[in-house]
Amino acid sequence: MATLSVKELHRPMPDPQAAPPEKAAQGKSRPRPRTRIQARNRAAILEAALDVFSAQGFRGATVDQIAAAAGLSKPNLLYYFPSKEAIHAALLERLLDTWLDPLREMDAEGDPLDEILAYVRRKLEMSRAYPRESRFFANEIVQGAPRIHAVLSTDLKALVDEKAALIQGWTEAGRLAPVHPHHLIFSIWSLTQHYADFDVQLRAVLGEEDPFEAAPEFLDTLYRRMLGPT
Amino acid sequence: MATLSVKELHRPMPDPQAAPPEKAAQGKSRPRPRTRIQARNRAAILEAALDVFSAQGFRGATVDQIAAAAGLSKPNLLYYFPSKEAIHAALLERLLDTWLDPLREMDAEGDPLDEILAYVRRKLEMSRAYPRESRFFANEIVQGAPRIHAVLSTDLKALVDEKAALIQGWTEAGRLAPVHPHHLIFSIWSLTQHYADFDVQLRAVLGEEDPFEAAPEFLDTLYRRMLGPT
DNA sequence: GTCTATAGCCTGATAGAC
DNA sequence: GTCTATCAGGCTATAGAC
Repeated sequence: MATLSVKELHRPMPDPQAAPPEKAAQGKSRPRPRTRIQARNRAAILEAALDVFSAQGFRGATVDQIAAAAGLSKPNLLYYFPSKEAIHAALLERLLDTWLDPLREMDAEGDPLDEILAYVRRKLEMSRAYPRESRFFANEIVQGAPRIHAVLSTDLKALVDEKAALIQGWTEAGRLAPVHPHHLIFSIWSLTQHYADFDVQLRAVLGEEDPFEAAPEFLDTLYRRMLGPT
Repeated sequence: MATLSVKELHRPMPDPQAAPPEKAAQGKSRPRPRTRIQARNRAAILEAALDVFSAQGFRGATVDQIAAAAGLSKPNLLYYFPSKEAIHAALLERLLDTWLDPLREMDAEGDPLDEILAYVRRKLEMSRAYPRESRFFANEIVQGAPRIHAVLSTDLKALVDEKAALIQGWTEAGRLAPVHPHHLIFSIWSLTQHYADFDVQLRAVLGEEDPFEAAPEFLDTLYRRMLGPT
């Protein structure tokens, strides 16, 4: 396989709402673009906004930067989205589902250790392939999550509580070494997202070596030793 | 012991340069305040700047916010520091040494597992007592470390390489389970700083429970299982 | 040392021609 | 749908009185 370009490696995540364009106009709360040009420009704006928000944070980003990166004038961008807030909200909504999918896929029917190791692998792959998305959320949360706190304490909490109960059941059945289930999930977020969010620091320390080279085996070993049979 | 107030819990870290006020004027590259008022105002500015930079990032922070938090007018603040950049640089210089001290204290003469567990405890305690400092660095690095990249690839790299070699020696002597030494250090940064940087998310998910309640035992267990004798 | 006033630029958002 | 022109407010930094 040929080496992927940086552009391809950092492709945007698939848009879960992009699939059925015909049914778009029917009863959706969010209006969908009606023309090819609108669809292309909206996509270009969100792609550019991901670049800028992930690199600068909400406050640090400017509408001008996003417009320039999208190849549009500032007023033209504001024809598609009414405000900077609206761009951020649309991007957040588009990314959130995909961002939480790796955890949703954890399967109660699978082997406990395998399920957790697979979750770790999926999350690390997200950090490698979608580092901008990781930094988009990191910027928001480090600065107090003013725009997404409601989602965290409802949807995210519900999902994590469900999966923590699953893990708790596994440990009580003696199928995993005993562990605080919520903190186990936090540790997976932390360890995997660190490779995206602090990438520049890891590369500064490692020099030539790519942080993602040794990361999969390191994390696999860590969780095997922590959770597996002695 | 009486409950500490939030103010006391989030006290600023000790200033490593504050100790000998008499020798300040002699040949230092950075001029030190000469009067009590100057010392107090400079300290108040740096304290306020830590509040604002850690919550908003460099671009998101404004000189007005810092001045208001320090109880000064904006021009008066700019009498003490020539620019917003200068405030950030002074704060960075003041925090960096203390921030890296926990790693420096890792002792080649101690018991390997004890030394690593003690490092984890010190780092977690830093996240608990100095979350603003953690978020100050997190903001900077997530956004590409434009103002501290040089320090990372020189001073930080040298320190980490030294300690990684120490860990490598321990594993080769059979005193630790084999592990990639650099990634082990990265994992400690990641897991401990996560409790400061993503605090709002952890609290949103946990509800009433304080994230720092179960964290010490969780991390202790994790590293014992990962590195200790089977 | 500290203030008020303000210069001069940047930023989000709008008006209106085409 | 897209543009140029522009407004109103926010921003860093400075001038100059006291």
